[in-house]
Amino acid sequence: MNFSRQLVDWYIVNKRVLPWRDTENPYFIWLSEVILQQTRVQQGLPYYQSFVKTYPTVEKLAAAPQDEVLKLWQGLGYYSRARNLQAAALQIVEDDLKFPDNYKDLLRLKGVGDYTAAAIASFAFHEVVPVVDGNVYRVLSRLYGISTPINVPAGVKQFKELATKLLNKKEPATHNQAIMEFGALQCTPKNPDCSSCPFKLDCVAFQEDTVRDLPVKLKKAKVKSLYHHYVVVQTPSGKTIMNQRDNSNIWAGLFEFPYIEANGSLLSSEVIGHDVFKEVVGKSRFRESVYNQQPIIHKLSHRKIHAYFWVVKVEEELETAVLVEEAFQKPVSVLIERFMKKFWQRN
DNA sequence: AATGCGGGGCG
DNA sequence: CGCCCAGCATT
Repeated sequence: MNFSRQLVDWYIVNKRVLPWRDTENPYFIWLSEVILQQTRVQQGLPYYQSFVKTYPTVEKLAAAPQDEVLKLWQGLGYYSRARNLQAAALQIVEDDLKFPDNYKDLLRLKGVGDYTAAAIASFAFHEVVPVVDGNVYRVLSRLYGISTPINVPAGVKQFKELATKLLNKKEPATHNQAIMEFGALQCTPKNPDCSSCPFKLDCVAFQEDTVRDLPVKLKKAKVKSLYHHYVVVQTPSGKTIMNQRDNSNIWAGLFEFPYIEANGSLLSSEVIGHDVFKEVVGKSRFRESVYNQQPIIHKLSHRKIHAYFWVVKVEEELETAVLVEEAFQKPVSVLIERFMKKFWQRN
């Protein structure tokens, strides 16, 4: 099948009228592409209009006060885009006002990555480079039934290679516009209109009924915050208390200081009043102080632990305490290891 | 390889 | 509520 030909045919009939499609001015195209990064057309449209109107040339943008640019960007989100936009405008103006006219040089601009460089290079300069944005991942993964995750390097590579192969070398600009528009209007994330799709006979996902499963995207495990208040005992003879974790969860079998699990920071009165603390210290007199006022942040793949270490000097020896030297022999987590080394000054 | 960075629309 | 949107920079 001649994919590109059919795609462009579809595009000619179905495309929306959008202002940045009526120009080959690289500056305008660049503006539109940056505005549309992770942003829907409908949301970006008014911002594009006001930027073009306020800064009709790259020199005007370069000369504008940063606050003014940010003000104009207000409400659009991802504000580093606005700062990078202006930084790049300055780059261009200082570079003798020669707007970069190819993919490789465009990539040097602040805020211009692989997608945006390819978009400007093809739309404004007809360079033969494929755009690979969220739409393209979706369209290609479905059409070819590719389940490689789109957000891992292997997937990025695979889809870019496929997009390169499919790209219409004579009309890269129209082809690139068309495939994105197709993803935005027809091959949508939810409820794509497969019944009227010109590719339904060739679409692997449609034939195999996996449209709703594609593209595959690795979801980052959402990180849960935990607050651990560790009780670090010091007996008169310099011993401390450590417990071994059970085998059913993280850090299984490793040793650690007894700790209170809380929903945030604690007052020392709350620590002292807690059952875990009472259990550890027993009836002995004590003086407590927090080692770190600010939590030590320890990140795991799916946990973010806010650790507070409470140092508790007790006046009596405790049954289960061990010498610090012995404590250092025990297997512990990196979090505990780092604290111990700092606190007891061992290497 | 992971994370932070926004605001809005949709099912 | 979770997902996604014409992604990029930084670590």
